Amino acid sequence: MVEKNLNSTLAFALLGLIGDEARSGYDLRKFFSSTPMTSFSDSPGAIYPALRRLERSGLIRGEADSRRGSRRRTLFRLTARGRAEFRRWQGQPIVRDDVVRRVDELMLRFAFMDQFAGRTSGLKFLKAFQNELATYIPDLRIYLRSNRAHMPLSGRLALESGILGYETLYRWTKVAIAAYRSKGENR
Amino acid sequence: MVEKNLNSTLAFALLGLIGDEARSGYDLRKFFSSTPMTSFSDSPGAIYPALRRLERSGLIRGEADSRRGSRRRTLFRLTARGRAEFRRWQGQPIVRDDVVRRVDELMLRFAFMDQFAGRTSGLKFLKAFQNELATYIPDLRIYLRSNRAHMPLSGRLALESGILGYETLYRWTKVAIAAYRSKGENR
DNA sequence: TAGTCCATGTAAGATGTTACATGATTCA
DNA sequence: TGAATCATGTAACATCTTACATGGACTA
Repeated sequence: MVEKNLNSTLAFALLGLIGDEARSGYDLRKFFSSTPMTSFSDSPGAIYPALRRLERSGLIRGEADSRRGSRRRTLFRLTARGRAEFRRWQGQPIVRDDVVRRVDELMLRFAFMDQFAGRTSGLKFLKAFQNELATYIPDLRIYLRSNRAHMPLSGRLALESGILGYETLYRWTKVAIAAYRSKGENR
Repeated sequence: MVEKNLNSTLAFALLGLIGDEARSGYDLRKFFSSTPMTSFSDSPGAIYPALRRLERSGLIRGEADSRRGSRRRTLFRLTARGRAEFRRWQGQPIVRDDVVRRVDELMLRFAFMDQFAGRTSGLKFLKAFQNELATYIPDLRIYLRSNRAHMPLSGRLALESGILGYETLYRWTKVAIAAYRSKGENR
């Protein structure tokens, strides 16, 4: 059995990146601070303990880097269990609560689709995502319609911004599904 | 001096809602679970301790509700210091890091603009927000352009989704600024 | 050789999650 | 009177933030 629940989004971001190629804690920090994956913290107090936990759970394994001179550094690689656990997380069903409170996590799951799962999984994910958006957006619209009269302007605008964001996501799923389909054809 | 840092977004969400009208912990939980402000947790283990901390800091004050029969419940109201602290938080400058990692918090700040600050503050906020978006979006586009070749399709699509989201926000600031302007004229 | 970057870590503190618990009140 | 809902709480646990610390290696 897999030891614990392994909640944290950061942990999965680390697993995904390590799955792409072997990386050290420092590499991961640099990645978070220098690419658009900046939404994750590059603080050592978050990353090094997280790597420890992943190693203790047997999802990654670290070994001293022997290349070059060189400075002491530990390169981490995914274990078979780590890869399986990542896939399990990626393949979970998409529920309303994911769309409402964890869009970032959904995007992270999708971002590593090609490396860990196949084109079919990617398509399945996008369709499920689109489906949840299609049931959530009307609920937001209904709430707006029945409350807009007694909402302050700023509150109403903030809500509208949220709705626009979800509608943009919805349109994105259509584009993404089309991209996956044409990718498949080109093979 | 204000005792502590008072980081948590949840704490400010509570302050904002209590500022609108006196509410109990249960009211707040219901609000989070039944409106689009669902991004906040409605769990008692988060809300009741947070209310305690706010009361201990002197930002809210609770008193037993005497209306009706009735069940014991504590109604919280903002204190003058609570209102001032909320305004301080709302009025902080908007920096790149807010746009990159704390859009939700920015939206929360804006959502309560009308109740806590004036139309001028709202406009100022929107312009600063727009400005930060205008400098961030090109950076994302540059990153995409120079990395798209060696990115997997899913990763590239995830990044594009992020960019689309920020572009939607940018267009929203224009709409919101226009709405504020016409609101001012109508007065 | 002095400063900067590489590379990893720890400690204190705050916050949030999950799960459990408790009683009172309303309603069927 | 039994079930559902109101209303508040606590305990254990994990995680993250902030700040500090260390030492080796490169470079000017």
